[in-house]
Amino acid sequence: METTSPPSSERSDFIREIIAADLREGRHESVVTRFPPEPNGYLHIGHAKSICLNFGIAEEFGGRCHLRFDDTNPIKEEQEYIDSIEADVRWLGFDWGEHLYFASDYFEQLYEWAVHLIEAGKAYVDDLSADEIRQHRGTLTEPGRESPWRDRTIEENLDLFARMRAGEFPDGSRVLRAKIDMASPNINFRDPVMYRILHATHPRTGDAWRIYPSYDFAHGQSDAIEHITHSICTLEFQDHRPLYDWFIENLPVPSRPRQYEFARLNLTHTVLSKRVLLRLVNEGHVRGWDDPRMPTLSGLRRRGFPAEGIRDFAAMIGVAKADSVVEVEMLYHAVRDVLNRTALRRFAVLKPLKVVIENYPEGEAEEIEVINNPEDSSAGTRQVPFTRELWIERDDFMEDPPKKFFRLAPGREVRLRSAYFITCNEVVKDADGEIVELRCTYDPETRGGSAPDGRRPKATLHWLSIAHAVPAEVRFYDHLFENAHPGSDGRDIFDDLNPDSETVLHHCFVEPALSDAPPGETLQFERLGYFCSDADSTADAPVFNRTLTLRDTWAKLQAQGKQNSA
RNA sequence: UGGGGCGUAGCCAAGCGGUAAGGCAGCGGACUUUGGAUCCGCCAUGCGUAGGUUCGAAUCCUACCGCCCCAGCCA
Repeated sequence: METTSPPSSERSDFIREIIAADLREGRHESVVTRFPPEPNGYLHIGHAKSICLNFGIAEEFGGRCHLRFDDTNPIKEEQEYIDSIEADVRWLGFDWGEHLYFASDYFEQLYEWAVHLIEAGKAYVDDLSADEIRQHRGTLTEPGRESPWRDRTIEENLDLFARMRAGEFPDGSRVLRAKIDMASPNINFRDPVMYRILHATHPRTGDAWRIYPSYDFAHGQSDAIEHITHSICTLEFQDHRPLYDWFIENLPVPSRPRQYEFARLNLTHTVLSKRVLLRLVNEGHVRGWDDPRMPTLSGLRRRGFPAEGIRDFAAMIGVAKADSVVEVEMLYHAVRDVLNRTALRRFAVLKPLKVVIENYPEGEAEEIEVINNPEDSSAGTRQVPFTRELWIERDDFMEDPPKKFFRLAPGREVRLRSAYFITCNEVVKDADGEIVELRCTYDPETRGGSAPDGRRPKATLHWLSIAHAVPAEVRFYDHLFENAHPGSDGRDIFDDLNPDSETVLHHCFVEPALSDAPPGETLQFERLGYFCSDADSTADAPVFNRTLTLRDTWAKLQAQGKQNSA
């Protein structure tokens, strides 16, 4: 099968250029990157961009990429998140081999390095409260003031820091700070906090520690310990780079990593803020982290998005330093592109309308051979039962059709895909005038879907034998957020939630082969879209999620009101 | 009125002094047993603005404008 994935050899961006130059000019012999999630939530499509970047670079340059959890804040972190993150990175298609690490693995080393800084007179224990520290920090335009505890003796600092570790002091009573420059225009240099006291149980170290290092004091050193060559992070850390370098330069670390920053992903109709995603889950706006409307990897997976589509998307959007908002349509395109090539075609009727073929013998049934994927002949064919009474899609019939409606109408002949041509002779209605049944005739000469005389109907419909159809529930998904830029112009982000992001249809039908469709495989319901079996399916009640619709030019014409124009 | 970044089409993004890639979206058309897919064509005399340097500027210089990030004991 042909693959249309973007050629990675041609892909380049400013980070890959830097790495290529570093290798070419001998600054490094090989490249080592890392993906460093904090286990305080589930991974989302924005993380996928970073994962594809870091693991992709390692693959392309023959290096390696570590998975390292940045687990320095036990208050927010949980084992559940660690497990889900590992599963999601694997699902996306990447492998860290033996290189699974945790910042918490380095707590002892980090502690020693903190002592090293104290001994060098470059760190001190501060007794100021969080509030007082904030007041001393100054503002963006005014320098800060030095803490009265800034000039304690090394001995006193050493003693206090050891007692902080021993758990002698309550949370918030003291911190260890780097002694740098309270007047620096870079606020990160105004004596940043290195350690805080937290009497919290850590998912990995349990109650071994009562003090925990801050991000700034842990990240760069963790990179150095692992011999990371290129530490790639998002733009908001640019201001931290001088501090990252300061710790590296003032500590006896085993290697000299460099930090590079790129713009994080933003998507229209989507929110990628961990804080908001957590609220969506906790406040019940969705059913969980893996709700098919969520931009989490687990949500996208449940929705039926293949990992390959997400990887292709990441390659498509590129990597740069300008803030940007990518239109979700680009993601949809990447996903459809993969699904079109790979998804097996099946028949399903979402809004059924009964068709009786008057000249087809009662009680007879035949097997119709149907192609599984016209894009992939190796996918083969399957048999679908055909009988006198069929379901077709309600939307495929109009009693009084506009000019551009090509489907079934009174007196009109259409093709039933892979089966026969049928002509509608009569419309049967109930007492309310509702169409309940179509009386049609078929042309036995057209078996397989083509006529000996070469006539060709303008439309081809999907269909299901009523006697064989399997009832199913189908869930339709739309943007979780109505507005392209949720929360923009000062609106509350939650006011932008789309009340119709999920709609459920209960009386749908699918072909017999789908009665036990395995979850995890996305199918195409011909002419309708891509769907996948949901985890909520049971033996007698299959449930399908609509992954995406097919491109639908008829729907577009209707929306534009052009269906009647010549 | 500090510091750090960024401005190329509706969106993403190449471009690295030699005359504006590519993709998404959109629009036209061909083909079609999915109104799908595929194929073909169109879509920036212009690169935030104004000056300057140069034979030549999106690329270099100057000034200005706009947007983003930083005042957690979050990451």
